[in-house]
Amino acid sequence: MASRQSPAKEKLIGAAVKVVREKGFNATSVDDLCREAGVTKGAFFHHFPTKVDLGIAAAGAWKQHANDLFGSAPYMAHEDPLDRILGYLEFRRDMLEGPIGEFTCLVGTMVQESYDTLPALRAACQDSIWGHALTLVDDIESARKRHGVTDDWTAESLALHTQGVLQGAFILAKAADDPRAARDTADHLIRYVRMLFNLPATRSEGDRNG
Amino acid sequence: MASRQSPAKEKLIGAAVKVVREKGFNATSVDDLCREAGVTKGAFFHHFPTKVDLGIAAAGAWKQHANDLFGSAPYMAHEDPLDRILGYLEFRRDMLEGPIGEFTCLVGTMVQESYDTLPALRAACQDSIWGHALTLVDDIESARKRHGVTDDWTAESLALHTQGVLQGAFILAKAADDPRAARDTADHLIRYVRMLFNLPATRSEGDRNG
DNA sequence: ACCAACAAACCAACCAGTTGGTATGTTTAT
DNA sequence: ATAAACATACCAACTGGTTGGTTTGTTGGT
Repeated sequence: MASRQSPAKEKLIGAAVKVVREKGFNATSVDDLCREAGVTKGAFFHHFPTKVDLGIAAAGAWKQHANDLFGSAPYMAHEDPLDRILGYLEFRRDMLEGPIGEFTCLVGTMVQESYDTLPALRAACQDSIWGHALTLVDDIESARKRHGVTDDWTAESLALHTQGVLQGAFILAKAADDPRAARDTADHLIRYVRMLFNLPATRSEGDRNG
Repeated sequence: MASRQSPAKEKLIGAAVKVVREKGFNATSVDDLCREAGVTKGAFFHHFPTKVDLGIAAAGAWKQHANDLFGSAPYMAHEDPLDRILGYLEFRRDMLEGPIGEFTCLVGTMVQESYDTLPALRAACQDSIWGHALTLVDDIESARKRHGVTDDWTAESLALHTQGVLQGAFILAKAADDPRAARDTADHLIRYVRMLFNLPATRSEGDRNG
């Protein structure tokens, strides 16, 4: 049933994900996007009524991409939900290397530019961030039960906290033009989650291996 | 020695801080800034060679503003450095309310738009963030010693982590158009710091009052 | 008289979006 | 089977408005 999209539309969404992550939404012109995608302006406005609509479509594709990537990662095979959570966080930390434009978040970038001026794009960015964060909630809930954690924080707030810390890590990486501070921040997040579940702050040999 | 700046220059910096926080750097035009400041374009380019130079000046003013504000806050009077740190973090959490453009960070906004395209502005943003983060390092060091904490994290990395979490909190607030998730994230940060220093996760009555 | 601090009119480049069109299917009536 | 009718995907050229920045001129203090 999933009807195949036309190549120009797909190429434009791919171009938006790439260029907007590097330059930001406002600094990326429609001509930039067409050039990157190898299509004409006519094709652009045939598929998207406005530039904002492409941004919204890119946010949707980004959510899909994230949930595919992290939903099928190896650590998801762990039987203990806490191992899946820690595997996820360690994977995210390990991704923080190489060119900055390749590990940062499209929707985190776009929402800064849109929250006050482009409400539809802001809503699409929220949907993308929240949609990904919510995939963690069930595992956090299960881990709380299994490991007997009764402290007064909610699974949802911790799931959103992980996304917030990662968004902050991206900003530190961009500011320093270097991912080291971002990795340190991710390490603090991992240490925090381990402490919440009464694990030693750092893993010991063979313990909870990813 | 601090020579008084001309009114137009000060007004333009103030206008940049206000409007760029709401709309972002690229979406803010020179005309917007002149209108907000109540000056003409001639005055703008008399004081700043380019729009980017005003952004850089605004980042400098922001750093000054932050260090003045947090350096003179009441919690700084605490004798125990850990009380000063927790006072700072609770103050920052409590600031997360009201209109979003009034508690978010100018340089965190600007760096997203500049890191790949405007290196001088990116560097000014890093200087602002790092300059503020480093004001926390001495207290964290002292608190480690006084409370006998020997875990393998550095004061600098924790100071940057606090700034990263706050930057992430701003993004969550902008995405949701609501500061609640940001406050929850700040609460997780406070809980983390308390755990690092072996305090109960939440304060008990009269204990370490801010 | 001089110079910093402004003001106002102006400019070329660029912007998002429009126009009027072609090429290539896909449906439907006969 | 076939042709008219319609829909989709795309394109090159263009438009009106906006952009960052310039030019030329005025003002007021020293």
